[in-house]
Amino acid sequence: MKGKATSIDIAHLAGVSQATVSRALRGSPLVNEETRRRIQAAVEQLNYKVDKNASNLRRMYSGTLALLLFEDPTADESHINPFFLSMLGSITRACAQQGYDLLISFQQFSRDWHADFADSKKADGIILLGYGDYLAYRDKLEKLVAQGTCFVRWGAVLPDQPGVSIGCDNFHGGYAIAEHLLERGCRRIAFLGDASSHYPEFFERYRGYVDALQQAGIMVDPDLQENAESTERSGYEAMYTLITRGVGFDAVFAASDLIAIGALRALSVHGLRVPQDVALAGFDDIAMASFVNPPLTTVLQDTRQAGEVLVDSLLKLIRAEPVESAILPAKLIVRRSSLRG
Amino acid sequence: MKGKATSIDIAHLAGVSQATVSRALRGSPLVNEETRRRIQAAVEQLNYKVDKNASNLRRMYSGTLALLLFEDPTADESHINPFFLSMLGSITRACAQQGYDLLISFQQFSRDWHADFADSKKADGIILLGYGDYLAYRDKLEKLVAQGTCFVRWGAVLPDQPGVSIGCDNFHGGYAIAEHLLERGCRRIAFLGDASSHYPEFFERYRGYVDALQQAGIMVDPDLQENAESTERSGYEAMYTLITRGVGFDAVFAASDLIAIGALRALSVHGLRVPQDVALAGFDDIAMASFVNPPLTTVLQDTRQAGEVLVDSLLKLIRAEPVESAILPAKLIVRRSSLRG
DNA sequence: CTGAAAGCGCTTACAG
DNA sequence: CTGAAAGCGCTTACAG
Repeated sequence: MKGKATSIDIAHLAGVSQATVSRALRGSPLVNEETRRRIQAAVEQLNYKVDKNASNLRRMYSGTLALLLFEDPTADESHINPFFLSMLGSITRACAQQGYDLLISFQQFSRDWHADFADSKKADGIILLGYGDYLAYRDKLEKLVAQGTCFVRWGAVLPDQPGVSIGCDNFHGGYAIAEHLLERGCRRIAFLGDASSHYPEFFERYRGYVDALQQAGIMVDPDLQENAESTERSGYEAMYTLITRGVGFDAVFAASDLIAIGALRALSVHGLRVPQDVALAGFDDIAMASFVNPPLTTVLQDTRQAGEVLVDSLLKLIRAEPVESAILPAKLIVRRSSLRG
Repeated sequence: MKGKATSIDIAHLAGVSQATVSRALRGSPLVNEETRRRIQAAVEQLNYKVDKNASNLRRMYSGTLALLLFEDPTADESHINPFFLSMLGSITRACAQQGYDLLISFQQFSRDWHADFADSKKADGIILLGYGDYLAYRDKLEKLVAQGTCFVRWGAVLPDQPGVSIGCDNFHGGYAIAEHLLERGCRRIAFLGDASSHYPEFFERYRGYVDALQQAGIMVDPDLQENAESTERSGYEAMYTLITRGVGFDAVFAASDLIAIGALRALSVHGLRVPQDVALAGFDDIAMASFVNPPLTTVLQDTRQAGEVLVDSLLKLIRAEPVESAILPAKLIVRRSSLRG
């Protein structure tokens, strides 16, 4: 008995054919209870496990999903956006619940990643997660669709997108933040984050913000918007730029918590107090948001629900069931950073 | 051309045998350059990818590592310890760099997880990560060793442990914290965290702390130690217990940052200021540590290096090369939470 | 440098 | 309910 046991070893030991072993192990009803018991005993005795490679090859199925996490190559290699880390955790759990394994891969946004996993049969489907230039991204999505690869992506849900997207309600999240800041008496609300179709999630948040201002009869001042990607450093720099520009503002809506945390540092460096001098809000509700000082008002994206919906949708796709893109609710979380006065 | 292309399709298209296609794709030197080019062209034309299941079955190798992350079932399901999340990120990167895929699985600590992945040939080796009762854990490690499964674990490095362990220098980390607090004039230093052989990582930190106190000629007061597991809630409760116990203390060394953050909240609830009334330090240097108020003095565990060493060691094990357990350096990070006076 | 052939360990019609 | 047999898509001695 050298090397791992195979189903043939089990067959010998249990005194049946190898085919019967396979049937018993796959739970076929066509197996006598007594036979099944003998096989089970042999399996335990030899500590046998079905070889997944052989099984998958034969069944043309892998029982595995792949998660591709992209990052902009500019991002600091050693720190992953905590929001995605949290998504990763919930996706892992959701997969485990459904009996699927999860293969994880980090991808440079620029690389030619489309569907390595699915094409090489290592995964039955792919979950796409990450920020990056959507317009560059779109091509790859179309290629995936053309290849018939099963995939779902986390991101903005817009009309005419290739494939299935799941995202949170960025528009209403942005709206809720702006509305809240307006209610607190803010009138000059800056927006920190890219606001173009290259970054549709941020753009939706921006559109919500614009909409709330307009509802309140307030002019949107383009000088109050400053591009930033979702890192603390970029948030710091954007805030710094805005401060030195010398435009007046009484509130800052950062398109992500990481940006907000960077902005908080820049404000503090310049002697501006939050929330007394400037109200501040972020987006995502990462764990850190409640620990910074002051605790950060933000919008909760429910990563647990998101993970479940992503996995469920992907499994439906794999089973060729109909699947729609879906927008998940966003929830305003008010903390001290926005409570002026 | 229905379904995915196979190597036979490529062979037809390139006018060679299937065996030659396989050789060309595996980079065998035994293939004519011109032939290789023709095959490459066919591969691209049909968007062919080697079927990993077939390839792995034949080669008896998977090109995949598995990461098992356990958690105590008591831990809040929706939040994973950020330290492990960070490790996960760095392990993923290290795997990618070595050309391996990473399969991830969360495990209840209590379950019978030993080596499912390796036994079913889905992974060539396993990385074990997580907290939990070491004494319960040990049995399973021994089983793994007995089965000949390749694995490395993150944790305390002690004599006579089954298998290969990689861990940070918990003893000297704990020593450094205590020494630092003593230098700041603290004399009554509480320790928050389990201090028994059930949790050897915490225990090593505790031993470092005890050693530093003894070096300084200070009695170790058992009333100043309170058990806690690595969660914010547990830290809060332990701190609360200690405060209501009414023993005097001028510093708190929490066995992890999460515990420290919980303790910080409890101290604040009781009107004790950090660092003016009580100096506070944690362990791990999770991202949050620098964002709490005041920023937390702690010990940095270099997760990037840890991930690399774990993956390198595991790959060596798989290649049957000699591997030793290793202790990685810990580094004191002084921030405001410990700076009294 | 290339091809024909065996075989990795399963699963599943097919025949009984 | 069970067995004999084909075959999933590769890789790799073996022979040339």
